[in-house]
Amino acid sequence: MQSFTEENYLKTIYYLATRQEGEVTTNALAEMTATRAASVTDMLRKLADKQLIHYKKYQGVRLTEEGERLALQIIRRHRLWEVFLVEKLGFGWDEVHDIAEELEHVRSEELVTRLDTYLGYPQFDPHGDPIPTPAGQMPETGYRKLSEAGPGDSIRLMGVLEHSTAFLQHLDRCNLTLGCLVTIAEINAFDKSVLVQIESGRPVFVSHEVAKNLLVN
Amino acid sequence: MQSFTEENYLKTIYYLATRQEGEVTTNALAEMTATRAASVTDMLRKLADKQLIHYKKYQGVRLTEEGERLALQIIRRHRLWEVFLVEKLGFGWDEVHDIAEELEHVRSEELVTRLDTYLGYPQFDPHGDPIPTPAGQMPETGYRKLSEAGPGDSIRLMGVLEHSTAFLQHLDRCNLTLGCLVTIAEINAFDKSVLVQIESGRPVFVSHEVAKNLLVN
DNA sequence: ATAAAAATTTAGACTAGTCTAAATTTTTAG
DNA sequence: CTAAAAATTTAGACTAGTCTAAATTTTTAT
Ligand SMILES: [Mn+2]
Ligand SMILES: [Mn+2]
Ligand SMILES: [Mn+2]
Ligand SMILES: [Mn+2]
Repeated sequence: MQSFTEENYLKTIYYLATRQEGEVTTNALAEMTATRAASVTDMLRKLADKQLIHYKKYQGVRLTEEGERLALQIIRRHRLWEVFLVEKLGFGWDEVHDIAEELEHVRSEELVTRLDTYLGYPQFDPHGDPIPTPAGQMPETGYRKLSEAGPGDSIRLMGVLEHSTAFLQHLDRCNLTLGCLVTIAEINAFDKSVLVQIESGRPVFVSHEVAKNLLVN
Repeated sequence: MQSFTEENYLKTIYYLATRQEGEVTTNALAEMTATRAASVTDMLRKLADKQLIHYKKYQGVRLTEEGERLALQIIRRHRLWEVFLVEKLGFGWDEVHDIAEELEHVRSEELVTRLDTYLGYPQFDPHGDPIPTPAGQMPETGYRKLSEAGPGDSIRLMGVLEHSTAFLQHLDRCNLTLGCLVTIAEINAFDKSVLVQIESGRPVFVSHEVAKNLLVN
């Protein structure tokens, strides 16, 4: 059985591992978990003792199969709760992350199973992130970033890479909703900002910074 | 902001205070929280420092107004989650306590408000316990124990005093459901066991031990 | 009223998780 | 290829919550 803290480390290691090649570093973990490198080292020794990570001093860290299984289980819970909060309780997609951050640690297999059923076996959370299967598989999406699309491309907005309230509210103000169909009207040669035509609405400017955090198709 | 542990102590103090006159004792708290008296003493000093309890060494303990407000808030969350688990997710009333024990600590005013709305502002939890108001009032019920009723009394089963899985499953097997109307057919003079006639069913024997834990009317 | 029993608190220790400061190892740059 | 810089680990300390054993206070029963 893992503590909240251990669960959060596992989740963070998983997250960082998907964002870069090779092992996850102590400093990266310290930054993400808002702790100091020394504290991370202590925790890494503990997780290694429990066989949840592969860890050699100074060499970075990688989840074991069991560690990954646990990480995906926590991510599954997090995303299912986010669906519940948005679909059933009517929260905005910009309000649910912190609450799900707590709910994900409630330990009951049966609860997750029933919640999944109750929600109708959703495939994606409110931010377009895929929900790991009960068996512990992370579904592949094949999405690319809006910033990688070209002029004339007709694409569908499928997810976000950034989950901050500020970013999500910005999208709301631009009428950029998940699922909406857009066409790339123009890409500014100087700042790479994108002019997109939303299916049933007026054109919207999207900065390169924003476009890098939007997943399409 | 309180820790899980502090919240659990407050809840336990509230619970014990309603069950007996006068101050709550260190030993009673140790037994309920499954810790040792020495640990309780440490926590009492901390809660007193935070002005959540009135505490004089060796003299037992009583919640302050703020302490009671917090205790009722936690009880409110616990009971609302129990309603959710039974009404929405289809859990049995004997399965929800431990899960609610975790969910009650999720900290979000907004979450509780929306959950309450979603559930249709329930007045009672699955065990017949009244749900404290958002303002922090514990509704009075005026129920009495089945063991205090007399022969011929026609009463309605309204709640339970014991929440263990074993007890609740026993009631299920006897077809004693919350809300059902029963008539007291006979009280055994020797062991005080009660023979009750359920509205639309056959008569059931209820031991005195069980009758003491059933709330009626 | 006093001595024994019971309840409670204090003293000292332990674990989980964190920190700062210092030491060590790895990486990078010249 | 080495020396400085960066990353990481170790050492030692702190807090929250817990424990056992010993000391103290309160209660109970002669
Ligand atoms: Mn999230
Ligand atoms: Mn999400
Ligand atoms: Mn309960
Ligand atoms: Mn209940």
